[in-house]
Amino acid sequence: MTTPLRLYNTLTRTKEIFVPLDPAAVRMYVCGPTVYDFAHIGNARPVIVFDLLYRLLRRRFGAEHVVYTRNVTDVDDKINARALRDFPSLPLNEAIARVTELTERQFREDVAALGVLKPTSQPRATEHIPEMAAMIERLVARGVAYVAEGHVLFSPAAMDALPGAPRYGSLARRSLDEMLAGARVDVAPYKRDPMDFVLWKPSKPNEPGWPSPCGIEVPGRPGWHIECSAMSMAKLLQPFGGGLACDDPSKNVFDIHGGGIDLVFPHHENEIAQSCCAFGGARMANFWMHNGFLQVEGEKMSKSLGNFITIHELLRTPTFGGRKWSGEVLRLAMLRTHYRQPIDWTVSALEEAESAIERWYDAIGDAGAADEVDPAVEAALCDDLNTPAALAELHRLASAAASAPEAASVLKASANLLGLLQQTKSERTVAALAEAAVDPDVIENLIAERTRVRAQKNWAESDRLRDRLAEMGVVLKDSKDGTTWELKR
RNA sequence: GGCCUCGUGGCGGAGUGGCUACGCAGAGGACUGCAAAUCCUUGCACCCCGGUUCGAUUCCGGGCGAGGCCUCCA
Repeated sequence: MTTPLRLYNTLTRTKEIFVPLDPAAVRMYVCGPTVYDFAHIGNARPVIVFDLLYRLLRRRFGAEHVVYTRNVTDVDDKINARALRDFPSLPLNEAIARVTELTERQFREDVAALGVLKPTSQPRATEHIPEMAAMIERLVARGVAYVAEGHVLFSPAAMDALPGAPRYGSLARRSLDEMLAGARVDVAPYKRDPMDFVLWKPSKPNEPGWPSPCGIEVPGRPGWHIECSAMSMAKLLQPFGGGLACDDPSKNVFDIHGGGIDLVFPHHENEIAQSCCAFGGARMANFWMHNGFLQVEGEKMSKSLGNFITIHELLRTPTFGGRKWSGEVLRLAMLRTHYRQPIDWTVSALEEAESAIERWYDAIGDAGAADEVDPAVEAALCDDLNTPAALAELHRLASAAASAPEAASVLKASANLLGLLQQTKSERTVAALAEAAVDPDVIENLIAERTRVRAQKNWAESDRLRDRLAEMGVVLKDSKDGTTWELKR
């Protein structure tokens, strides 16, 4: 039998064997970007990590049996601020539309370059306001939320009195008392309790606004947390017989919810509170998975430190390490570290990743992918996505490929499961030549000339030609069988 | 202050109660006009102190150190 898939569940803080609720529809939700600025490299981590999990789930349950939703948050204070800054002459709503459209398109381009598959659905928050309003109405009806000064607030204290609901704080493993003790939350006057959080708030006159729930007269907009509860319901519950209309709490659960570890509290805790209280369930998702934090050269990434790196600039501009990097190198650099560990984003890590990629392309040449992936690679990934162990296996396969040609095909198939080595060596070379705008005939002619003068033992001229090729980014490899070349940026 | 992670060789980074992780860098060798690339060989480790055990890097307790969250954040 195949290895069981084991995943670390933040709910239980243990690795558990993953059994889907419905093998014909394995459902995963991951918190996507808030579209107000270029995505940074830290944003790329969950995107890559859960893309890998998506690929693994598709392999194990069948591509058509996995439903993956990654949302886009397009209503948020930061977006409004950005719109005012970037498009001051436009009406605010138009400016906001410009910001979210541009940023979302950029995000999609960036992550596509990282070899990330398109999720099954990518809902935008603004497309699901009615579901949010309906959930909020329900929460008020059930006595865990209340209206105050045009706001609707959720009350964790009331939730704890609701039969069947999980205890608030069970994901983050902290009690209400503990949270109050160290509370630094600012206490708005309309809150009954400092821990209460916003489900809905009134919009300022020129801000985007939607008809408010609960009889509130003025237009408003949703709080951040309710967006994910509503979008996951719309995409992962309602189409499968769950959601607001369903009285069977067992239908109102999906399989996996993912995101960055910094979202555990309060975002995911609050999502659980909202969804479970609205639907009467004990769980929102069976598995909660969180990727570790990313640092840059040993320091927390922040705009003030000046080490804020966007995916876009890594791919397109020679800033980090003074050069551009391929999406595939970025992806491998991300997967070198287990997803739950902190990762330090460094130039030397990218250089190491690049040399591995090149060695592997040399190993696979133009071989096609084998039908089956290496069992050790799959076993490593099935052990809570142990990518470092999987990559060690790819290194072994690459060594084996020198003497056993079939290993090249297995290497390719195995790397493909990680979203790597999707091209052939030839395709990659052609692409590199096009990117560098170098004519291969010119290279071949120079090499032929060098071979000629070498035969005459004219080393000075030979070395001059080699240097000239090096300036074009062409690295020569002399061997008994002649000279071959490769393009290095 | 509260909660939660983590501490492995020069660096990155898995894992395990007793058996080589792996990669990069280093050293030696092969190959080469010289290099580069490649191949072969190879040195280097488990924060500190107790405890459990025949045996702990691995389990338990304490200490020290690093990071994250508690406020927008992947």
